[in-house]
Amino acid sequence: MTATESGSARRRNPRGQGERLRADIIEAASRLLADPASPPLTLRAVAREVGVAATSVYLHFADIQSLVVAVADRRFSELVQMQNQAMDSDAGVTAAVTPRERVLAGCMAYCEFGLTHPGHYQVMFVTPLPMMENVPIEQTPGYRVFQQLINAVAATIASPEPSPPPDKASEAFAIATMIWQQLHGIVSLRISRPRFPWPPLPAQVTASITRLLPPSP
Amino acid sequence: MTATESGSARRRNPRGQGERLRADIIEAASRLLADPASPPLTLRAVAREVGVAATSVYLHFADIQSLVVAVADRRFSELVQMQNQAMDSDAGVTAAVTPRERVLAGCMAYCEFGLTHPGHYQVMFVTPLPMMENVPIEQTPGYRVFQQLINAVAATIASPEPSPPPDKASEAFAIATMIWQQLHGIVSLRISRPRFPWPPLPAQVTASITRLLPPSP
DNA sequence: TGTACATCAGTGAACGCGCGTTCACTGATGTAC
DNA sequence: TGTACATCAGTGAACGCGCGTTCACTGATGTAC
Repeated sequence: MTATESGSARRRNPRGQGERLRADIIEAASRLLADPASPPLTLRAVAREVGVAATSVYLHFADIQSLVVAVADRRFSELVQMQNQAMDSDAGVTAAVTPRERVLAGCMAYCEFGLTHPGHYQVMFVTPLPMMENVPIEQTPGYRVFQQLINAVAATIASPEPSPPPDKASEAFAIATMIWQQLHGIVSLRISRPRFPWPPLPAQVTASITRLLPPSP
Repeated sequence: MTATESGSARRRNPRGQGERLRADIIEAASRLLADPASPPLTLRAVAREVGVAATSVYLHFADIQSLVVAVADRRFSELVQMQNQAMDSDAGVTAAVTPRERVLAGCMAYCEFGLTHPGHYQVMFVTPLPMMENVPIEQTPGYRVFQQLINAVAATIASPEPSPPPDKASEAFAIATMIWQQLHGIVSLRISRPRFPWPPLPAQVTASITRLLPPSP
């Protein structure tokens, strides 16, 4: 009943280390949310997974909503980091060199992340998060991912001298939006309709995103 | 408690008309599923909405799963019909004439359907439907929608004499897949992230689908 | 024409379960004097 | 050095609720004779 993945019952944290339960709760919730077909997360299920009394969750989270947001926040940081890593020339050996290659690398990273963590992807991009309703959308963790995409796309737009920057910015936004929609379609349909005969991922990402980017010079 | 949308309590159906409760249950479930943020459908909530005892649902449905499938089936027929109507030249006054225009009209119909019935769209394309697992995917109601798209896309592919039909079929499939992903991204992101500054729908559908179709001759 | 019976279209009480939430409590560890 | 007290990190029983599912029942309507 109180078995965690390590099989042992939980020990009370030493004095001053009470915050460690918080981290354990987030990890447990993260484990339970990993499966996209998992039943709705409940407070008692989380407590069971941690190996702790149900009431103990209240010591760190007012409700499950804020716990889910905490899980999503962690994963958003991870996604931003993975996207950066995939795009940054100085990070890897097989580095992307042209702006178009950088966009494609970022897109592949996005899809791979989503398909590796399907349950968390749903929480990040599908589940309504009412807590975020008061936050300006630009400060939303999901928008940071999108902003990276806009920047990468902007670099692929050839700007002849007469074209003023504002036009370039709005074109980058429009193209990035179409690309995000394509990526979300790729990831979420593969998650929810796994029996469809999907083509191999890299070929599909390359083919579709290439068509959405501005024509190469 | 037993109030339905008409405000009156339900009357028992006359003899031989027992099947009418079945239709009423499907409609009630449909109403409850219309909101994409609605809580998970329960048998008792459906019964309450119909104005009937909880046990009466069992007279027509073994479980909620099959009830949800019944709702989805109805909506799939509707979507297929609307798509046809939008694409068929002989159906409307402002008929699409070229193959590309027919594809675009079908895509717009798909998006409008999804955004008009966001809750049902989720049931059709996002929710896992374990009951469908034994059905070959080509006989799935969702595949009929996709098949229509393949056909419309095939008509846009210029086929010079040397190009054999099999190549054309696989190209149509590949392009239709990319288009479906784009449409699903457009619809599902607008549903789940309504605060994002989405561009107007028609412009977005036209811009993105045009890029994904084969270049016009 | 009357009446016993069968069928149909549901009902209503009851069950055990998991859930969120509350409340007072526990027991180890540090700290003041 | 001892001891009273405060704080920390949780616990455990209890509550009321909505849920799926079961079971025997009801009451109107048709049908056989």
